[in-house]
Amino acid sequence: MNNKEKLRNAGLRPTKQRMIVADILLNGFNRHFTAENLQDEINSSGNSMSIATVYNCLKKFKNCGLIKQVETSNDTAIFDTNTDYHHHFLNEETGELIDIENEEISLHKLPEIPQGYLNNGIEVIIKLKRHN
Amino acid sequence: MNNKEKLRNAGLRPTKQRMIVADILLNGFNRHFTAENLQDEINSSGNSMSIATVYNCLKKFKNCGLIKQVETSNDTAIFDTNTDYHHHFLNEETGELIDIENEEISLHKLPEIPQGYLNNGIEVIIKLKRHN
DNA sequence: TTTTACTTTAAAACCGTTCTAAACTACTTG
DNA sequence: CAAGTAGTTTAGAACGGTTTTAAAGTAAAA
Repeated sequence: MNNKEKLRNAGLRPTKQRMIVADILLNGFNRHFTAENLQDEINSSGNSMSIATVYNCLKKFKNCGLIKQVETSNDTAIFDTNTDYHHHFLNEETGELIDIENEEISLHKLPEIPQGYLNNGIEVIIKLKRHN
Repeated sequence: MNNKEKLRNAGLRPTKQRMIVADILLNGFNRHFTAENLQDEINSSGNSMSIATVYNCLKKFKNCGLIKQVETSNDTAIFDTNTDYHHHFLNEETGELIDIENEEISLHKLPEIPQGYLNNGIEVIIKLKRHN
């Protein structure tokens, strides 16, 4: 499926800007990135895009599941093109994230989900410290 | 051990302001809170404190392990007086957190820690969605 | 007691993110 | 295809949480 179709299937108009972003993000290579990272990449590819549009686009992509936002108390939001169920190592000093494939962790016992709620995804974060 | 001793043991001068914060946070009842929550509580207890001091204090308390910061991509930082190894339910719509005791989850298989790093804590976040 | 290092503070600065409102563009309908 | 309309992009302003600044204050050391 090409990117235009991916956008349409997600209910998003394939505008010029969204296609530029899709071409960067939805190419099969996974990455972690910030809004600013993405804007830089757009700029260095000869295109340009308002930072507001970058944020709008990321929000839309996120809401329809094309990308994810990582649960981390970083000062800037980190997005992830890997939408599969998976986890992260977090280097707390640098903010760097490393993927952990789902198979590498097994959650054996899970708590009861509070009344009235559904489990909407589990994220495991293993914080790393430099070894001296 | 009283709060003055706790601060000294942590290498912090027990200033008037830190004692006010310690009296609120280190009383055996655990909670999640933001800097603003804490300032409100200080104000309504008849004291007052600059927001800069609240942040300074939280940073110091966090760095010496008296409190924790929760890993969540909320727009405001959430702190936790519960420094034991434990996990959270996260209501993504409201940002509300609910503790999960360590015993309620068991991580069966863990990934290999990358070369040169140490495991510095594991946090599991179970995202919740309202059930319709 | 004097000195020194650390702490607090109000206010300003900072910075990531969202809002505004006007121009623009994709899609729909006739 | 033309006209209408609903959605999108944009620069720039605004916002809000957090950090910095620099001066005044306080705790501990000498």
